[in-house]
Amino acid sequence: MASAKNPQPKRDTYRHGDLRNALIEAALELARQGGPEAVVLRAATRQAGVAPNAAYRHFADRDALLHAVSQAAMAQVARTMEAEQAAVAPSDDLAAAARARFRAVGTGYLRYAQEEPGLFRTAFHVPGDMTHAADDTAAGATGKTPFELLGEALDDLMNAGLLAEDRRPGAEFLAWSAVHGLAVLLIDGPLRGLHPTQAHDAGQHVIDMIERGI
Amino acid sequence: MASAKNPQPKRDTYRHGDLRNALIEAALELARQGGPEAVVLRAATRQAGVAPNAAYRHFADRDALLHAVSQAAMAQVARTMEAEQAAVAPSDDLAAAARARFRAVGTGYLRYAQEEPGLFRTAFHVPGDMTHAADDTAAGATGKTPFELLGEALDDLMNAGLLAEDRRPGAEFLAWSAVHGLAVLLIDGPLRGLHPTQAHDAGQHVIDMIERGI
DNA sequence: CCGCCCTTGTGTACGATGTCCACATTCGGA
DNA sequence: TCCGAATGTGGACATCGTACACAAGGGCGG
Repeated sequence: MASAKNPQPKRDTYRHGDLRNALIEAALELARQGGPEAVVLRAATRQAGVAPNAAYRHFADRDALLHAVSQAAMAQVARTMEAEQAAVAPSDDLAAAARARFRAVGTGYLRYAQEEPGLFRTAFHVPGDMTHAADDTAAGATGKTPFELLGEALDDLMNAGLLAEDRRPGAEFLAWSAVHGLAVLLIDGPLRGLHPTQAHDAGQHVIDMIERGI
Repeated sequence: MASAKNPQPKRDTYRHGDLRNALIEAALELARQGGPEAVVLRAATRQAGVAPNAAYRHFADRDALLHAVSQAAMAQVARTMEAEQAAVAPSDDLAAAARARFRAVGTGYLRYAQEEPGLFRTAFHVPGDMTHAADDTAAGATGKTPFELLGEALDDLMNAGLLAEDRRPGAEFLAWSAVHGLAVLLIDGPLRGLHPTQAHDAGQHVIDMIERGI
């Protein structure tokens, strides 16, 4: 098998066949270890065993590649959230279930931030624009973006009577603010290097605050 | 006077006299428009009317310069917070005063984020490490860092009976998470470009949530 | 007052990066 | 079969961070 750290040995065919994906894959790995600034065009082409300029047949420029990586990372965030939700023990209590699903959204988000800090930072790094968080390619397995997952969880919360209707509008921004802020603190803020257990506790505290204050 | 956009005309003296500060000043301006990635060594030296390598007599490398800029920006955050606190109408009601001062911390923080997004992003961009938020050079006029200002506001809140003692520990991270998260949303998240008035409202909503949920 | 030396700036150079342009190779359809 | 469009290659350029050797000049001991 082709090593993951050496430049792809070589290619017998002139055409690569799947260069675009290969570049995204390579860039994804660069981002995993090193964040967005580590996504370097020439490094990605090197890894794909291709000349630097070949990249321009598939991406307008470095930013276009970075954006593709960002979307892929965002989709991973969504999948982590979905996985966290899928792991909640089923319950007959509708309200309790809605609440658990809501908390899972935040917990999954924070889990991803800690497990893949480089990719997490890449997901939310869009120079100049980042509305794309709600974009097509940013969706997870269920086809929903992180934002949509959060919105649904809030809707459920409201329908379960755990969130007053007049508090629902804009609630995603309150919740997102708090959780994302903690993620930043944990990744490269003063809370960096916290023991995973403590980090998890901190996350639950923040989610507690949200539930109380939303 | 020397123009602010042209490279410093020239220098008659061989020595610059205050190069270190001149570089920080120039870099600060670069960061103001363009954020941390816009802080480019050669550009700063150009502006100071000096050869690129001269910078290395005052900074170990680009990161050292960036760090200095970051600290300066952090100090500006502190000053903005202090200004916001100074602007609260004096009151006999101790509790109300403590509450107003607490809110001013968040409001000032958010105000700076919106007024100087480039510098704000630079302040909280420390590649690899950012504990420095609590550092010496990051202090404002009163000699306190943003973190210290927040901590004091929380102490006051507790002393005024507005925050249960058992909730005090770690409360700065809850508040900081929420406010910083919103700042990010406002700067380059989905809330970017929000009308200043609406942005202010959003800020007040987040602070409301914090007060309720903390 | 003079000469020395440490500090501060200069010049040149190197490797790396993003990107442009002209050219080569190949695939797929007319 | 042949030809154009798609895909890769090669070479070149500007810019950046930074290393190394050298120059200028200010301050201190004599």
